[in-house]
Amino acid sequence: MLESLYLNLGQHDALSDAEKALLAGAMTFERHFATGQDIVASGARPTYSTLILDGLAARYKVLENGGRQFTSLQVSGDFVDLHAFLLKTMDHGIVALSPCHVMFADHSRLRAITEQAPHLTRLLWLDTLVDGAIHREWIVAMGRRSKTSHLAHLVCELFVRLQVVQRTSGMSFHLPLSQVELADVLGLSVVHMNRVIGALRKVGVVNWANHTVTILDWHRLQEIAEFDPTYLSMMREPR
Amino acid sequence: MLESLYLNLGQHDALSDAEKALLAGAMTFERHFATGQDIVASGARPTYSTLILDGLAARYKVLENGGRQFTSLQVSGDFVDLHAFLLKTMDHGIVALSPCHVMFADHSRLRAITEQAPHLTRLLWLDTLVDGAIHREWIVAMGRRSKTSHLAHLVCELFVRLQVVQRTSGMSFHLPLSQVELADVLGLSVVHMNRVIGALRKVGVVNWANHTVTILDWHRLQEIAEFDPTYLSMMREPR
DNA sequence: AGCAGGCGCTAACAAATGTTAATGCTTAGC
DNA sequence: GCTAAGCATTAACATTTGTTAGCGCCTGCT
Repeated sequence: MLESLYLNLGQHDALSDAEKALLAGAMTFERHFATGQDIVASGARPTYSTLILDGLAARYKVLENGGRQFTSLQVSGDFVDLHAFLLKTMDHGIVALSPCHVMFADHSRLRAITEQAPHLTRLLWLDTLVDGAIHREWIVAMGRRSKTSHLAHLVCELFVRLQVVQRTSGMSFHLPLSQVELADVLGLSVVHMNRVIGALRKVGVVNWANHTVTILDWHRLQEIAEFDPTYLSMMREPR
Repeated sequence: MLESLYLNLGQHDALSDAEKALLAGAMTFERHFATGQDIVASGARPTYSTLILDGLAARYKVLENGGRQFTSLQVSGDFVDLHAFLLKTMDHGIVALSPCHVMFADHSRLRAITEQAPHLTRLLWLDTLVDGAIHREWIVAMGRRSKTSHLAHLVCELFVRLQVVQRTSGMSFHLPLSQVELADVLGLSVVHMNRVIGALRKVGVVNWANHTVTILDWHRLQEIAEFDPTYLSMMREPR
């Protein structure tokens, strides 16, 4: 049941059976969330962290003028709020962008891991560091890439991340995001978002229909995006 | 000598003398960097993490078209690359934006801390989590705030962070950033950066001259920025 | 003293992006 | 079967942001 988590953490360094058992032991109950439901509310002080077994979720903030900005996308195998284990107070909300099957890891048991399992602790820490690396890449994309390049970069990133947890099929993956939601990822108006998707389609590197993205020319897509997966730390090495 | 680090880490939770000693014990030699010098190069695999004792530095990435984007600003008391302890490979560079006095913490000794000092480990982890929280706030600012609001938010954030490590004087602080550099923070052209600074000045909430920012109306500045310091986790509580 | 370069600033114009509105398609609910 | 709502798409127009160029003020260098 925790396969996607093991794949996610295990991509960076070997994960022993004992460590897998510790992770499993930290889990409490599971739950389903419907599309659009809040998984964690902004301002909350959860006593557990939420792992996505299957589904797509996003962190977001809403401004006074009603504008919404997603700050990350979380896929199967991701903890959506592992940071809340130490940050304590959620400064943003987390919403399900597809039906989500999740499981909750108790903070007291995560704390026990930090007391007794240093290597596993480092791997969990690393998981949040990769989060940060992704944030930085998004900042670069928002600040200095063309919008087409930004979108291309997002497609590259999602494809690679989904591949790690075996949620791709060939060069395709399911991306259940409306253009409104996508606009809240890139920080654009819906109208312009539509233009940008059109532009990427026109180049012919992706096929994008029915919430399914198919990469037709990975090499050129990567080129447009200037995508370098280093920041995802997918090298398996001692940590 | 490590006062700023103690102030930084200690703002989130009590830091014992034993923990301070462990931190001090992790330090090796110190060094000075001149303005504009690279402190860490992109692609490097450092065996130590760099602490800023005094000065201002920034993480950045450069794109093929020459565009540069800063992804964070690091002040006194910040580790600029604590994440490299586990990420191993730097996916970005770090540059000194002012003369920087730094000290290096050996990764092997940081690792020893994770093996023997769980609470201190959590505080170091937390430090990188706050980094991530700041990244998220930047993403929101870049995507959904007006440029004036973005700049106002940056001023609020820097003021609060500098206050923690006692680098403010009254409502003023030193900000040795040229408009070119500031533009690379907000993701703007220099010309537009100049317009935005002008706009903020015109509102009369800040005085900005000679690399010194003075906040004239904190309340209104905070309003323009919609600044809510929750994300900085400045509450001292058990972690 | 004289010069080159970095910096802050402005103007004029070009390009990117947002806003408002409208169309047709699909789907959920009645 | 009908209707309302959400979604993708486009057009026309407004606003924001970028580009290129130039000016004046410094500072460091010779």
